[in-house]
Amino acid sequence: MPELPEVEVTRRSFADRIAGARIVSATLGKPLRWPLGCAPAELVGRTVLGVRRRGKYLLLDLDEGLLLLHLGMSGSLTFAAPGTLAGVHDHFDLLTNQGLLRLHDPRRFGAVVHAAGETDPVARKLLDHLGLEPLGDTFQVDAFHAGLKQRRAAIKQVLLAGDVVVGVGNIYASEALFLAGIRPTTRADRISLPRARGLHAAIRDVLGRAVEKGGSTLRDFFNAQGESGYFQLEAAVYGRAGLPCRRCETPVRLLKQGQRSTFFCPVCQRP
DNA sequence: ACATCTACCTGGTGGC
DNA sequence: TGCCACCAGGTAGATG
Repeated sequence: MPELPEVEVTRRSFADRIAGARIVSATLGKPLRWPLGCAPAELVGRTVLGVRRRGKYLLLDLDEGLLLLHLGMSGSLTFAAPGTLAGVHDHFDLLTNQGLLRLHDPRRFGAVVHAAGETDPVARKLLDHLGLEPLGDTFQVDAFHAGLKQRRAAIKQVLLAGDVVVGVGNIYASEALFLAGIRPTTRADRISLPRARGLHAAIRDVLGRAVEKGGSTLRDFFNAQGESGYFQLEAAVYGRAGLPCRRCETPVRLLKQGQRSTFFCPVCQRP
């Protein structure tokens, strides 16, 4: 479910509601990607100061330490009525005096990790290598272009890797490259400054619009208040193999890069 | 240092 | 209807 827009929409949908909340209890379901890293009882009595986002990680700042949440491929956060029984795919319940925050994640690629602080090795391991924030002020064309210059891999895979710019997942990578007119197989270090400028703008545009629309994916998405962003953003190429390009009518092509599907228009997107 | 592959897990879909 | 192969939005860690 989540690429950066979905994670950001999730953050906005529950940050205000959880801010200032005192943790009453924390309950784990089946194992997630990594262990919590502390006994759930140690969280009791902590106060949630606020929620930040770094890449696709949600950072719940506590009065002591922090929780790093990742939604993986199928995770979602909702407020459940206190007392509601956890379902088979509910794997983390954070009961507070301001509501019950519940992580639902069928595939369990998601994670909830406790760290003593941002310099805690467990947090650094997850956050240190992350690239520029695409919607933030640090995402400047020159820095982006310089990052691409260091990489010989295909631009699509460099975008997905998240160490040059974070948050561009499989769907938005195809979409941004279409908007920028760049073939996904183009070597990252062969992209000129003007084309990098176009890609920079395309990434901000496609991610920014998705956030404004409330997070949109080709399946379904609900924010923590249970509101859907279903199908509010039309895909230009993603999932459209064989269908006419919306710009030039040429059939959209599908290729595999690193076992992941990439969609592109062979006419509108040049190497 | 970099690029590529593997693994983690469940559910939905389409073919037979 | 059942069975099965294949697909799915992420990413750290192992391997080349």
